Amino acid sequence: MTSTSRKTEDPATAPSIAGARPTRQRRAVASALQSFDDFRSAQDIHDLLRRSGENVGLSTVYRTLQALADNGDVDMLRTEEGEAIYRRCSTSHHHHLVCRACGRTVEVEGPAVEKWSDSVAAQHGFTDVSHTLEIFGTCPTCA
Amino acid sequence: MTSTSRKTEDPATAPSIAGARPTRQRRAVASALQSFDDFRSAQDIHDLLRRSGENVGLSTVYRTLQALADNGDVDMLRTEEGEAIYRRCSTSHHHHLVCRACGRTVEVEGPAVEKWSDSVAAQHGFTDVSHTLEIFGTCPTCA
DNA sequence: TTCTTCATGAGAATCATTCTCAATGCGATT
DNA sequence: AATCGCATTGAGAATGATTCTCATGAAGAA
Ligand SMILES: [Zn+2]
Ligand SMILES: [Zn+2]
Ligand SMILES: [Zn+2]
Ligand SMILES: [Zn+2]
Repeated sequence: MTSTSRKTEDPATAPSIAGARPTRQRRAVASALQSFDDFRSAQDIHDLLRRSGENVGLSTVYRTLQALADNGDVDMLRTEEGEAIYRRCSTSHHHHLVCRACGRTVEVEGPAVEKWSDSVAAQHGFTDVSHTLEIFGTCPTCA
Repeated sequence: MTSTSRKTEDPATAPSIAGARPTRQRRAVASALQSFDDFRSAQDIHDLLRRSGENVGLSTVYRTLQALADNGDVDMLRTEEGEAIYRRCSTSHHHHLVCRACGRTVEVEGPAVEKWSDSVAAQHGFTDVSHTLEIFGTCPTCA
């Protein structure tokens, strides 16, 4: 390899925001996201960082999380109460099976659902279609 | 008909809250819900009532809407921003196809989706399963 | 009507999220 | 290294939806 600078994309590691500076704060948030498997709120993640010694402003946590979500690098959904919660995720389109008790989350795919959704929308003449779908239940451990 | 008092359930009209007093305010909210076809926020509905002459406190609008939603008499979902919005709906389980531009909403059913959801959850050992599913798009009129 | 209980609403309180904007950090360029 | 230009940060104020408080009013039973 020559001395030419390259984008060094870590294969399976924390995501970075396209066209943004990889600051200490953004790295810290991205890293924190790797440390849990359930959905957490911006404030939860802020606390997590605080406790782990990383000092990141709450505003920055909000901003970073939103940027990552817009970028498709984390999944964001809303609690019953309307609070935004985040979780790292695979990049392909998928949905979630979430435990109501402990928050444990499984990513699931359903090609049939995708097709159904598009077809139903088409039947009614809707275009530019998207959808949201989450499944909630009690996981084996919590049952 | 005798003079015996009965529960007069209007067949296809505004819903009432089970075990609650049918007050002027609750009737007004239930009635307002009959006057639109898209999803509206509590505050929108409060304004609607205000403008139509009915004077109902904002707290009461919130309380009534939540009670109706808990009762399954109206559907509640959340905007991208997390705001709760409400709409009268049929009593059977269904989902929504919503126009992003004008809010026009179509109720849709998908037995296959219901089965898929339950089966996926079961495969992962989840019990007591429920789900949320909404489809968004641009309606023919807005296209 | 009288009593008991539930419902109402004006305004304060909550609480997540956004905004403000001066201070700072990053990267590129001399 | 010194410097300029601009993105980023964060403390605290502001916002805005929703909830709470609690004194007052209405509904229903007897
Ligand atoms: Zn669980
Ligand atoms: Zn999907
Ligand atoms: Zn439309
Ligand atoms: Zn369903």
